[in-house]
Amino acid sequence: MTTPTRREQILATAAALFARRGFHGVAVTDIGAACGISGPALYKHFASKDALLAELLVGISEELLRVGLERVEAADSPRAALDALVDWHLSFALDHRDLIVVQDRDWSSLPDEAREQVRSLQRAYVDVWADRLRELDPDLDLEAARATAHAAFGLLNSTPHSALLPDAAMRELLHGMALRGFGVA
Amino acid sequence: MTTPTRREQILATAAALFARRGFHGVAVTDIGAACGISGPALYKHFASKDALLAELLVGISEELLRVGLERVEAADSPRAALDALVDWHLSFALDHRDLIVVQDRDWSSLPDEAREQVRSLQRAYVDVWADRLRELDPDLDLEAARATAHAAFGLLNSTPHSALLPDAAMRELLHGMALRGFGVA
DNA sequence: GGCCCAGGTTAGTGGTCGTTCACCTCCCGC
DNA sequence: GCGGGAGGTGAACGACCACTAACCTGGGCC
Repeated sequence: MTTPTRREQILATAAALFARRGFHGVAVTDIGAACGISGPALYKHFASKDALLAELLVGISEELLRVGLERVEAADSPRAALDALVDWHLSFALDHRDLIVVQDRDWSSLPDEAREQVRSLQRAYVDVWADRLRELDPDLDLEAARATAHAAFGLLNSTPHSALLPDAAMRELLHGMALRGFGVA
Repeated sequence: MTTPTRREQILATAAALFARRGFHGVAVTDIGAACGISGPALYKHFASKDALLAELLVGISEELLRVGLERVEAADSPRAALDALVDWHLSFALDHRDLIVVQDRDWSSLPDEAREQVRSLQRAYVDVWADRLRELDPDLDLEAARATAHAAFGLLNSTPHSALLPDAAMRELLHGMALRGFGVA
C-alpha cells in the first residue's frame, strides 16, 4: 500500500497497454507517455522493452505456481485441493486481467531465455493440477490430465475477455463450471 | 479438393505464420517467401496486409455462425442443440487451429470496419449458444448465459494451444467437460 | 501474329520504432 | 557547499517494414 515506485508504475501501465493493443502494438514512447515521462527514460529502469515483458510474464508464472503449491499443501483432500486451485486461479485472473491477456497473447514475443523459463514454470503449474486430477481418478493418464488442466485454464481465463458479470457472480459461475467439468461437483 | 489457387495458398500460409509469430511478427516478405513468391507480389491478390487478416477473421466468424445456426436448426431439443454446437465448434477448432489462435490474438489488429464486423458476428454466435442455455434453464439471465458461452469457447479453444492428445481423444475429453460444465451431462 | 493482362520481378520511399548518446538537474551524504 | 549518481531530456541513428513504381513475361484469344 506504499506509493508505488516508478519501476512498478511502468510495469503496471505497460501491462495495461500490452493487454489492449498487444506487445508489438505499443511503442516505448506510449508507455513513457502513460507514465508522465517520455520515451527513452524507460531505459533507466529496464534493459529493453523485451526485458520489461519478460519481467511481467516470469513474475506471474512464478506467482501462479508458488501460491498454487501453497494452496494444495493446505488442502486435506484431492477434491479440496482442486477446489482451492480453481479459487486461487480465479482470484488471480480477476485481479490481474491485463496480465492474463498478455500472457497468452504475447508469450511468443519473449526473448528465448525468458520464454523457456515461463514455459517450464507453466508446465510445473499444469502438473500441480494434473497430479490432483490423477489422485482423484487414478485411471486418468498423465497427458489427458494435463489436457484437462489446460482446458480449465482456458475456461477460467475467459473472464478477462468477456467481463460480462460483476466479479462475484463471474467467480461463482466459472468456479461451478470448472468443478463440474472435472466431474467433482 | 481441386488444387488451391494462389490466393487460397496465401491465406493458408499467412494463417499459419500469424498463428506462430503473431500478425505484427510476420512481414509480407515472409508470407511471400513461404508461398514461393516474394514480397510485394501479395498486392496482386490483396489490397493490404490488413485486408488479408480481415478476410481470414471475417471468414471464420461467418462460418462459425452460419453452421452453428444450421446445427441448431437440425436439433430437436435445447439439449441436442447444445450438444451439436459443442460438436461443431470442436470440429472447427481442431480443423483450423491456426485460425483459432489468430482470432483471439490478433483481433485487435483488424482495421476498424472489419473489427466491427467480426465483433457483431461473434456476438451473434455467442447469442446462439446463450439462447439455447436459457431455453434449458429459463431462470438464467442473459448476461450470465453469455458469460457461460464465452467460458465454453475458452475451454474448447484451448485445444490448439495444448495439443497433447490425438484429435479423437481431445474431442471426447473437451466435449464431456463442456457439457458437464453446462450441467447437461 | 499480335495484343493484353494476370501475375510476377527489383528498387525505392516514407514512416515507425527500439535503442543510444550527450547533456541537464535535482537531491543526498559527507 | 559540493560532488555524484539517479533519473530525466531531446536529438540522432539504424533497422525494419508496408507499400508503390516501373518494368518484365508468358499464355489465351481474336
